[in-house]
Amino acid sequence: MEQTQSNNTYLEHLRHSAAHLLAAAVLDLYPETKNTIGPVIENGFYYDFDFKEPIKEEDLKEVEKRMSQLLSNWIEFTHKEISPEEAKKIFAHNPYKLELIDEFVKEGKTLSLYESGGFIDLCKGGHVEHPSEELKAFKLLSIAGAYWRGNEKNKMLTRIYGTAFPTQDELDNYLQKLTEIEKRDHKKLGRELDLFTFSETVGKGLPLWTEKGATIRRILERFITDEEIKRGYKHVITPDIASLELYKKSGHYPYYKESMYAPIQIEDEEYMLRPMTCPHHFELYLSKPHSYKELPIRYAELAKLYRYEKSGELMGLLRVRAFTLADAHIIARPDQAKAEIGGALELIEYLASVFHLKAGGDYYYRLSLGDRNDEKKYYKDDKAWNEAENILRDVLKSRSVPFVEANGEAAFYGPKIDIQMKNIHGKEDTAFTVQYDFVMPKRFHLNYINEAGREEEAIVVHRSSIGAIERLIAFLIEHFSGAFPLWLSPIQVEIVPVSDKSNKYAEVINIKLREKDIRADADLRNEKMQGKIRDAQLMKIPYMAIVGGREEENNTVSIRTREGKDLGAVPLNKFIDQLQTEIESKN
RNA sequence: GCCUCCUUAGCUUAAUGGUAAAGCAGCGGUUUUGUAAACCGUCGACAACAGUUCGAUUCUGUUAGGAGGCUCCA
Repeated sequence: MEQTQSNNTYLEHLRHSAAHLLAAAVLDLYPETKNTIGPVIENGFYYDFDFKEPIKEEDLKEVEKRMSQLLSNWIEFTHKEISPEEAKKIFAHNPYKLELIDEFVKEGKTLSLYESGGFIDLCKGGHVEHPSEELKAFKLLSIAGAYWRGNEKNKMLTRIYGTAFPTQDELDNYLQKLTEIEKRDHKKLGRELDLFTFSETVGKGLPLWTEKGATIRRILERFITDEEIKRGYKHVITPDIASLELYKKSGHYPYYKESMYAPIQIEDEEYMLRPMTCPHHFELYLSKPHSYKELPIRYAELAKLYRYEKSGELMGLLRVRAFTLADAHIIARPDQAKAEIGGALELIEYLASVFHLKAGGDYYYRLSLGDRNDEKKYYKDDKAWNEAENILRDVLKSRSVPFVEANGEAAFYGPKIDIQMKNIHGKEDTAFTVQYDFVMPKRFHLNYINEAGREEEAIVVHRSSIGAIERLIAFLIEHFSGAFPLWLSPIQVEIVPVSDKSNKYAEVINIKLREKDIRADADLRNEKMQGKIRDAQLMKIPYMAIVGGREEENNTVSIRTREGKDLGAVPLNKFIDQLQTEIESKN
């Protein structure tokens, strides 16, 4: 453990040193550039610059070369602490550093300079001792834009990403890993496995599902609907569109106007494609009075939602403009809140296990809190926020699951527990979420009649079970590299006749499998058996049933797996039993 | 939306300031028995629009779409 720790620290020092070297090379090649900050990140480092003339990706080679040239003079790092006045003198030409200096002074930090090879930077430290000997393997990877201090209103700087490793072998391994990861990209596999596509004419961020992709969706949707009904949810259906009045009533409209599709004017009314389901379910609740005995009421729906995401934010199936959320709103008495939140988490954990997703590895819990100072983004009610946040924290603690807390990530109406997943590129998204809402019950008057016959205000738990189906499928494609478990595979068995003399028997088998609800397909194309096997294998179909004269005689099928294993001839009935058992197990 | 880059046929790729080559897929045939690619023929593309030029797929600009990043993510 300790070994790993110090290795990680060493790696960070190595990469941070490389960031210094990068800045030195850039300033050497482009003297009018202003360097800003250059931290270490998960797999490398970056440095942000304000270039006079924009730099191009092809210029990175030149920068790398200069880094190598400068490196020989980087014998060691020296440092000294300086006064704010000195610091301001040294960085007088660099407004970004001046801003940092002021901020550090305000925070009561001491200022220090680090120097190597004649390059001086304002820095708190964390370098290797002898860069010229230790910085053996580094590479600049890409150029990206990034706002100064991460604020949209600030100037867009140029960020150079790079990485460094102790040895060339480790660097090569890492680069090799990156190309492996490319192959699992859900956008690439989605096309290769014929699952979904996009059309410029239909519009960006609007996926079109093929038969195969739609099959996966249907299986997931049936599964989640059945599971939720089993757990006491009421599955309902409400419209994809609603009067603008509804979102004004809910309070969503002013907060999220920009990410909604513009209202549709018709006659004298305005309608909106819905970006969320909540108010629809609330109106359903309000259709009649409710007794305390009825609660909790758990409304669930596979809801199609429409959000106007900014064009640069769209990403394959992970961020789309039309998607389906496995949504639910639990309307409960306040004393039921903890149990309901716990139940929602239990469902989510069960589902994650079904999808072979592991806590800590594939996903982690985030307690997303409201920022009390941001009254524009969060409904003002400090007491309610404190209460709600404590309830969520208690539930997480009582389930003894590790979680991180994140300020300023809550919904406007309350804090939430997010289950965060990373895609293969390391980019994180919320997969599932459970939210505590103390605002909507007030706005909608979501009340119930208590034992004394008086009205009381309910609380609402918003939750998604499998999240957005599009996003889940993107994760699953990448997680399984497109080789879905049998129960999710769009085609479960490809029947391959040995020659066209066996086409008839192949069709008979096909019909028999389909009668047993097995998604089979008979490949009757005018191709050789070997070619058909190859194609089925490339489509990652779990089983191939090879049929010829021998099988026909004995009423068997010869099974080959997508891993290339030959399981030999088995009686058809036995094969069907095996398939059904495996489908049932969801493994 | 912003920054950088990309866009040649359904897919993967090639070449070129004088309108483009191939494999796979498709289509038409021929062929056909044992576990990852049968054979022959054929259709098909320079993302769109401007500009520079005798001439633009190639250079420049605009637009659209895409990738990565930033911001955002109810």
